[in-house]
Parts: sequence; structure tokens; C-alpha cells
Amino acid sequence: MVQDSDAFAADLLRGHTDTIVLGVLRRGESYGFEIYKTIRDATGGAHEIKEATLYAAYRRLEKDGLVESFWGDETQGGRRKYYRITDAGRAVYQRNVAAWTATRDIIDSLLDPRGSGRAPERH
Amino acid sequence: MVQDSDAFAADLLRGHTDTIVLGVLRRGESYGFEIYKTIRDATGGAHEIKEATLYAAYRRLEKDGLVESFWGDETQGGRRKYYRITDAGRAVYQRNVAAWTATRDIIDSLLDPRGSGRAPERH
DNA sequence: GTCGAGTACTGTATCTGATCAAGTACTCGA
DNA sequence: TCGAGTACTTGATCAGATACAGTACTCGAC
Repeated sequence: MVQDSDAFAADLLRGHTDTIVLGVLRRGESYGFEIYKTIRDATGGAHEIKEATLYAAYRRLEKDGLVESFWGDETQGGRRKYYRITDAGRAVYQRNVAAWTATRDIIDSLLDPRGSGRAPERH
Repeated sequence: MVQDSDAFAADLLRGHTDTIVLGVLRRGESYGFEIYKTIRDATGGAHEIKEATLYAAYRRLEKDGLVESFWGDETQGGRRKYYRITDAGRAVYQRNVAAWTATRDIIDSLLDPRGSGRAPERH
């Protein structure tokens, strides 16, 4: 959809979800819902990455060996599945950040967003 | 796919295609293949937005009234379909650039790409 | 004079990540 | 005990991107 952009259009983050999750886990292990809240808070409460999207990403990342999971030993109460980034995950993360940086600069140059507080083409 | 990122992973630009096309047309009317070449050149030859993707975007944008098209009067040779951004298109473009800027900063803050040549968190 | 590369546009089928919608299950404070 | 919040899961569906294929014209090379 082209039109709406209340705060964010639907899937502007698409394709970056895995990298974002790796970016959160790079700082330390965490569990599913906490990662979700971290991202939600980072987006200023506009939490446009939905739970289902993230849980799908966790599975994808684990299948690819980029994160590993284990159940926390919450003796009482709600179970939590923790995730930890692997070495392979860190390597992919580095590459994906580079890809993001390049992509970001390309879009910036094509959109030329004046007044965005950032000067394009300065180096 | 998480893994590969030779130059760009598959659809990192996803969701931004329409905005990018509007960004090109904002500078002046153009025809389909020329827009394609403009974007391809901007990406340093790594043309990750495919022709079919763009032609699909043109149709979408026209359907939504954000661009209008007309056939060029190439008296000799290949027909060219020209596109011109409409007022509605400019309005949407402005909003989408704002959405892009916000999205970009969120991803930047989550990825914290040090050494990207850009200092996060400065305001 | 035709052959291939490049230009230029189109259509259809398929893939994949994101989302919707719903459900399960536990905790804790009112 | 009831509702809100925490925490995870699954299945169906959507839409944009891509693969693949095709049509048609131009122009330089051979």
C-alpha cells in the first residue's frame, strides 16, 4: 500500500527484522517477549513489528544457526525461551549492518530528504 | 533469507519502491525504462530493483492516482510510456519521506552501526 | 541483409516475510 | 475471581518482489 503512513507504513522494516533481532541480541541474551518490548519501546510505542512476526523471525534465525535458544529455569510461573546470538549470527549481523548502511545511503540519495537533519553526499 | 548479502540482500528496499519511484519522478517526468536505469545506476550497477518490480509499481502508483502516464510521440521507433507525478503523488511522497526518515533512524538506533560514518544519537 | 545486443513494455506464476486472528497458559493485583 | 499483562504458538492470508517468459522495435557489426 502506498497511501497511509500514520506513523509508519506497514512493512517498511521488512527484510530488516532478522538483523534488528540480531542487533538486540548482540548486546546480551534475552527472551522472546523482552526482545519484542525492546523493539516496541525503541519505536516509541508504535510497535510496528508484531509479536507473530518476531516469533517467526526467532524460528528462522535458529533454523539458520544464527541464534540458539534454551528455556529459562523459572521455577515459579511463566516459562521464558531465551535466545543467544551465535558466532555465525555475529558474522551475519556484521554483514547485514553493512548491507543496511549501503541500502540506507542509496535510498537517502534517491529520496534526497532535505530537512531531515542529515546532509547527504558529504564525504 | 538471512544469509547472503553479496551487495544487497534480496528485498531490503521492499516497501520503499513506490517512494523511490516518486522520488525519481519528483525531479521531472520520465519513462519506465529510464526510471529503471536511474535507479540501477544509483545502486552502483547492482540493480536490485528488477524491471518487473518497477513496472508493477508504476501500475500501482497510477491506480492510486499518484502518477499519470502518457505515451510519448516517438514517431520512429520504440514506444515509451512516460510518467508524471501528480499533486497527490507529491503529497504522498512528502509523507513517505518522513516515514522513511523515522524508520531509518529507528533501525539505526537498534543496529547502532558504529563506523558507518554516521554518529547515532546526536541531537 | 541479417544477427545480436540493447531498448522498452507486459503478463503470469510463485516465493516469502509480515500480519491477522486466535488460542494456550501462567501471574498478580484489585 | 476477574481482568490485565506476560509469554509463547499456530494456521491462514495478504501483498510486494521476483522469476520467467514473451512481444516488438532499433541499430551497429559482420
